[in-house]
Amino acid sequence: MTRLTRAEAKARTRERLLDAAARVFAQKGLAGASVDEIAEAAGYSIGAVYSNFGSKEQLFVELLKEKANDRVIRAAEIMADAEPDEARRAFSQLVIEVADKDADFAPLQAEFWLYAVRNPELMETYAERMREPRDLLTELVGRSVPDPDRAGELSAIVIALFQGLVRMRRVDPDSVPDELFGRALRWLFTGAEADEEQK
Amino acid sequence: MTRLTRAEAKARTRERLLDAAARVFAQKGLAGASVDEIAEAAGYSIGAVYSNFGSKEQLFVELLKEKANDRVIRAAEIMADAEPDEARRAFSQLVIEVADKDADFAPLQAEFWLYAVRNPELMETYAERMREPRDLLTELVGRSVPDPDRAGELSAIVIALFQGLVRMRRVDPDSVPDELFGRALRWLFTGAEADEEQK
DNA sequence: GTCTATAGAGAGATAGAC
DNA sequence: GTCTATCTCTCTATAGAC
Repeated sequence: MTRLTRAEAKARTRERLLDAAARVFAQKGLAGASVDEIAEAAGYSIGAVYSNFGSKEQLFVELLKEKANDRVIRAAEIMADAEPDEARRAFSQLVIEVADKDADFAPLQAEFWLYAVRNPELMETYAERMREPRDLLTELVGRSVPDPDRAGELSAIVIALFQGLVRMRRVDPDSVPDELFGRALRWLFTGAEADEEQK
Repeated sequence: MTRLTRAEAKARTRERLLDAAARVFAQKGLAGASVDEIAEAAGYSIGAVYSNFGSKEQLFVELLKEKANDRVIRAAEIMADAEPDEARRAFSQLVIEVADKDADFAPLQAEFWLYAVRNPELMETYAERMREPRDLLTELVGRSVPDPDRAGELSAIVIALFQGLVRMRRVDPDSVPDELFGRALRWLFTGAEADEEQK
């Protein structure tokens, strides 16, 4: 058991606050969550928040900058190691898991998006964070789709569809059966391939 | 110029409040918007809100119930009169218009969805409202896709993709070129058709 | 670096006038 | 049916103790 330096202790507090903030913001929203709630959820009191972040809004922005694409990036990395066929199944599974198991992910993404839309000065930052997982996906798609423009377009479609289906399943599970995303991907790539040959 | 009855005057006030609420909630969110702001935007004062709606939250719920799918329903109706080929172009155009011109639509949809996720007692109501435009679309898709299950699945995919692309274009326009949605639909339906023949 | 206590502002909701 | 005035509570942010 090693002693923590002052800097390490502060970093640990910071991480705990960010994790707690992610949960509370997901459940109550940026405006609906109180600083007190977040601090308490992290096991600290208000003061800890203000000594680590300037304000509630700055805490939210830090969360957006550091964690907005964590899960998506990690998912993309896992996909990158899978076989093409297997990847489709894995993607379908991902919609189910994210929609059914991770209660906080989609609402938090929605909060981030709303904040970006309402605060133009952060929009580019947000867009950049979202481009990272997309670029990873584009690379993955590029293995079976030679044309780089097509690969980019397809990955944009895949991500938009993923987000849309996750939200839809969250409020109306029956409308998004387990294999729907996988099926959509098969149709999409079959169609795109046919299109390519036709040229 | 005809005189308004008492009931008509009240109905008019109610409508104006709902319209103003749509704008203000879209721009500031449910928690971020104040009742005062909404009343002022409608040209009334706080009292008018409380005499027509029980609370800020009830006003929001009324808005969700009455207006959540207005635009989508109307869009679906327009599509229903178009030729299949023309419909794809019209859909693509719709993404652009909704994302670029109607500043309030997507944020308000996000607010509605977040509210439904956070308030389970309203989730089914919300899901029903969203099923209406989807059913219209299913009928439209049914013209070219005989299997009703397939038609239902395809319309779920189309709507999820539509919402996803609108949000993506809103924060990162370059990633969603004008014709992307139309192209995605062509690939999707081509692929689904090929799938059907294969059986 | 974190906690406790508090100042100060803002906003939801109500009561009574018109 | 709508407006004005107000009551009340909650929450952000800060100051000072430890």
